[in-house]
Amino acid sequence: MQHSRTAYVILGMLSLSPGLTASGYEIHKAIEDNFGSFWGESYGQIYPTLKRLLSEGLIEAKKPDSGPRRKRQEYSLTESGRVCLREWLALPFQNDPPRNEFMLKLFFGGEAAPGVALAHVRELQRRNQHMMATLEGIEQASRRYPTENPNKPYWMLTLSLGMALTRAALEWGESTLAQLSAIEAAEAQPRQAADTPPEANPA
Amino acid sequence: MQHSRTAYVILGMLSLSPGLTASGYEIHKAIEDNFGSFWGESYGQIYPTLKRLLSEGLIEAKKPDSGPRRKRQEYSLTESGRVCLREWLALPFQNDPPRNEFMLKLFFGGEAAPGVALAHVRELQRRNQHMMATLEGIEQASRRYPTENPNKPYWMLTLSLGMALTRAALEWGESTLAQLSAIEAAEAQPRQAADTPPEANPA
DNA sequence: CGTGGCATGTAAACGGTTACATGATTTA
DNA sequence: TAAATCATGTAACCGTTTACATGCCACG
Repeated sequence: MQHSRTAYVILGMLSLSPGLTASGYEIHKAIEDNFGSFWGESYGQIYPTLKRLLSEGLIEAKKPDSGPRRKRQEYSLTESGRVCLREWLALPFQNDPPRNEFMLKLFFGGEAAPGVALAHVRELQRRNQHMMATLEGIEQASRRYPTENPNKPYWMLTLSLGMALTRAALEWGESTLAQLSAIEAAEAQPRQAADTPPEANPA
Repeated sequence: MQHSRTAYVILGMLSLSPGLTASGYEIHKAIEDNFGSFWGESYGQIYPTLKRLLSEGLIEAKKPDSGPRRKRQEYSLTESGRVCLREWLALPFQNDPPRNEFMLKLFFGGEAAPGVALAHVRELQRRNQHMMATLEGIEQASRRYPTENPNKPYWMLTLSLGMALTRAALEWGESTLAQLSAIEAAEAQPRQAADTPPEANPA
């Protein structure tokens, strides 16, 4: 691949509205705020990539229009940058290599100390509730400020996929918490009758 | 972190049944077959990691028990390997950095040529249908060969999370295909009445 | 005036994939 | 015996994170 995917996220960010300019810092923040559920970039990627895109003419640097004081360098998309973005968009998407550490630790839960898997599921619920709240915040913000942007339907579809996946995970977590409590209670007292209250667990 | 996560997947694989031994090749295959929906490892990671784990005494090499002919080197878990695995399992799980290229391309769908986003969603459906079939295969295999393994409840929970997420994505895809067809049809003929049949689309 | 956040950047390290090389074993 | 697949390994490369360095600006 000619460009890393970091390059395309940047081009994409700058394509979102007609004359948009943004600095590296702003791009980083925008990615975190808007793509947080499905993408991430570090400064260590963004700044070098901006330079490269600039040298290739896919973005251009905004000249300081007034006053001698310029702190942040802003960039905007060029026509060839837009073409490059479009070409990439039409290519088949890569499946990200699967690496879900939660699922891995859950799978090996039987090897862990009692209560470990249960604690992981509770933590997953906590993180997913947080994620859901973030996504709902984005949804409500987009309702309050109805944009004319023709891309908006795509933003909403992406958001709804994020919500659907998070919701499914939360539902799974709910039913799993019940099951796991039973499993781990049974593990803790394998030879006794199951009449001992769970809070009397010696572990 | 002392060890890469590759090390822990290997330790975990070797912990799955009491006297289990496996070669690098078998470990790779087992990860692909069983963890394919949430984890992946390449040979380039597995073989060097096996050597390292061996040198640290976390696994041990099986000695050729009969005949001069030995093709594949098999390893098994040592007691200190098991301890190391347990320690890692009890640590909080990392959130994998989010990198979902499908969602990225969908988000920027308004910038792409007509039909591109729709094609991506169709492709996503295809991949998820395939994923679902694989997961159902695992489920049925586990029904046909009911194991006594006490870890099985955790395997089933992991499987059910995979299925829940895949199912949610498939449902989203179904409703999205309908919506997207409408959106992209409207984009293609913005100034005309919507009475032109979609197959007459000049694009 | 000092502190904390804004903003930009870089070097090193890391985890991981890819491509390649090699030989052994099985199957046709 | 030829082809396919099993099996092991390594070197180079790549994208990314981390840690660090720096200076500016606003606010108390």
